[in-house]
Parts: sequence; C-alpha cells; structure tokens
Amino acid sequence: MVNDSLHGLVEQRLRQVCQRYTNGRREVVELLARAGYPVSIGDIAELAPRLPRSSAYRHLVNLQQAGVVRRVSGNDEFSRFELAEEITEHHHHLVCTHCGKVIDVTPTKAFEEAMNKYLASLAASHGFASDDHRLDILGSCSTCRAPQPQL
Amino acid sequence: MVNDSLHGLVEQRLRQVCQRYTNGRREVVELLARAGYPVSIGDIAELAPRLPRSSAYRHLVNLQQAGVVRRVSGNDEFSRFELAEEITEHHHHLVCTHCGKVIDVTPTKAFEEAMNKYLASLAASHGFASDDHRLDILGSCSTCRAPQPQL
DNA sequence: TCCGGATTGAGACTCAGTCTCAAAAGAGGC
DNA sequence: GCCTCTTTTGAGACTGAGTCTCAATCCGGA
Ligand SMILES: [Zn+2]
Ligand SMILES: [Zn+2]
Ligand SMILES: [Zn+2]
Ligand SMILES: [Zn+2]
Repeated sequence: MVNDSLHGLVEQRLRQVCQRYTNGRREVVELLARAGYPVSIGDIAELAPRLPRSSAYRHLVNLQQAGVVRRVSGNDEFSRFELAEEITEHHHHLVCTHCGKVIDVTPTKAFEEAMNKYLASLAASHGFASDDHRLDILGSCSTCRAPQPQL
Repeated sequence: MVNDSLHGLVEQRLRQVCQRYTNGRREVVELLARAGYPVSIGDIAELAPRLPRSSAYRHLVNLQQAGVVRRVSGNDEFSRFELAEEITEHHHHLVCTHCGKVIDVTPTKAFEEAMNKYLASLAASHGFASDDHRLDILGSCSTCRAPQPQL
C-alpha cells in the first residue's frame, strides 16, 4: 500500500526532529513501502542504483531517528530495514534459514492479546517492563523446499 | 549449571563432525555455560583475555557447526553467542532497549505448545514449513528504570 | 536575491569478522 | 620414547559493511 497518507505521515515525523522530507528520503520510503518486506542495503542498491550508498545509509539512520524506519536482524550478518510498525502495522517475520528470505506475517488479534498478557508477566517476574516484542518464525520457504530441478 | 555431563555432550557432538574437544574450545564452552546469557566477542575478550580473538571466532564457528553454540542477534550490531537449546533448553530473551543487556527466560510448556501450534498454521498459510521460533521481549531492565542517583 | 542551516555525494576510514600460513599439539604406529 | 601425519592454534594480513568528513549543493525565509 503506497498511498499518499504515508508520505504525509513521514513528513510530519521528520519535521518533529527538524528534518526535511527530501527526494532521497522519499525514494527510500517508497522503496520500503513497495517492497513490503525487510530490505537489505544490497536490495536497496539493486532497487535504486542511482542512490549513493553513503546517502542510503544516512537516510536510513535519519528515518530511524524519526521513528519511520526500523532495523530488523535476520539470520545472516546483514542488517535489513522496514517501515516502523507505527507506520504500517504490528507483524512478525517468517525467516527462511536456507536462503535468508524474510517475509511479513500479520498475527490475529487474539493471538497478540494472549501473547502480550503472557509476556508482560514473564518480563515482570524478571524485573523487566515489557514494551514490545519481536517474534520470528524460522523455517524453509516453498522455493527452498521444492525439489531441485537440476543439480 | 556447569556440570560434567555438559562436556561429555559437547565432546560427542564435536566428534560427530570429526573435531576434537580441545582446551580452547572447552574454555569457550565453560565461559558460555557460566555466563548463562548471550555473550558478545567483547565479553569473551574480557572473560578470557588469554584467548586470542581469531581463535575465539574459530571456536565459535566450529561449535556452531557441531550444534553446540547458537548465534543470537540482539538490538545492536554485535553478534552474541550462547549454548544451543539442545544443550540447555528452549528459552526466549528479555532485551533491554536502553543498555542492550540480554537475559534468558524459560516459557511455560502450555505457552510454548499454544505458540507452536499457532505458528505452524501461520507459516503454512504462507508456504513455509516452520522449524523453530525466536521470541524477544523488548523493554527496560530494572537498572535502567531506576531513578538516576545523580545527573 | 542573499544568507545560513540542512542535505548530499565521493571517498577515506573504522573495525567486526574472515582468511592464511607457519608453528604447535595430538593421535597412532612402531 | 620417536617418527609421521593430521588437526589445531596464534599472529597478523585482509575483507567489506557501515561510519565519518568535508566541500558542494539545495532550500526556506528574510
Ligand atoms: Zn528460502
Ligand atoms: Zn506480535
Ligand atoms: Zn538496561
Ligand atoms: Zn518458545
């Protein structure tokens, strides 16, 4: 969903930290919105070859500070980035342990409520105040599970 | 729990991939067992200053291949390592978003069963076969929540 | 238009993590 | 013990993701 309200929201958030919504930043935001899954710097270089690396990194940092972008750690050593949940919605990740692909999944409300309740008590019993959670499902995607056509 | 059966188990696992259980590797395993939380390379350098970095990294790689050690990604850019769940037990992490501290928490069986059931169906609906999951609870630890004594 | 602060791009730089290779340690046979 | 072969180890070179610097450019407001 690459709608117009998205850009309004992003601009507003950037303003709150005295930053402008420039073309480069807009390009990153649109790329993330279009992708719909956590994107690595390599992905960004492919999807937006004209965007210099140093700028891409900086835009990601700025957008993170504005609460627009979130860093996601997958199973490999590369950082991935996606729009923050306040911009899209709360969700979890399916991570393929073979090819590293990450896709988003939205849980049911019932599951989330049960989970949050449980996690709060678990955290409290260790002196933590729980704000949020991160749930990744590790497995193998259909492509990696398919019989190899040739090898 | 740094008991003796641990070392027997580790040795057996290493044997299965034709590797010896040497002093350096034993040192890493004992360090991880003693720590009881996911440990960074920096932590290892502090806790075992005599162990060269290149060796520490290699031991971790070898122990991972033997299924003794698992890499954990926290909230920062550093890798952390802990004993694999097959060696200890399945658990989740409480991550302090302020100081980066990570501690282990063991869930109840009932929660795990409900979760696994739900995750399997969620994964299946996206063509994934789910093997495992990773659940981090983000929040603030008691230290970081305590009123600052001076500032 | 002019000014001052924010933004950008190119490239140098940092440093976690990997690789190389020669020295050291084990295992096994004798 | 001694010799040989294989595995492991340590020092340091190397790689590359991510950061920092700085001069050039952009942009908003007076
Ligand atoms: Zn896959
Ligand atoms: Zn959730
Ligand atoms: Zn803390
Ligand atoms: Zn679990």
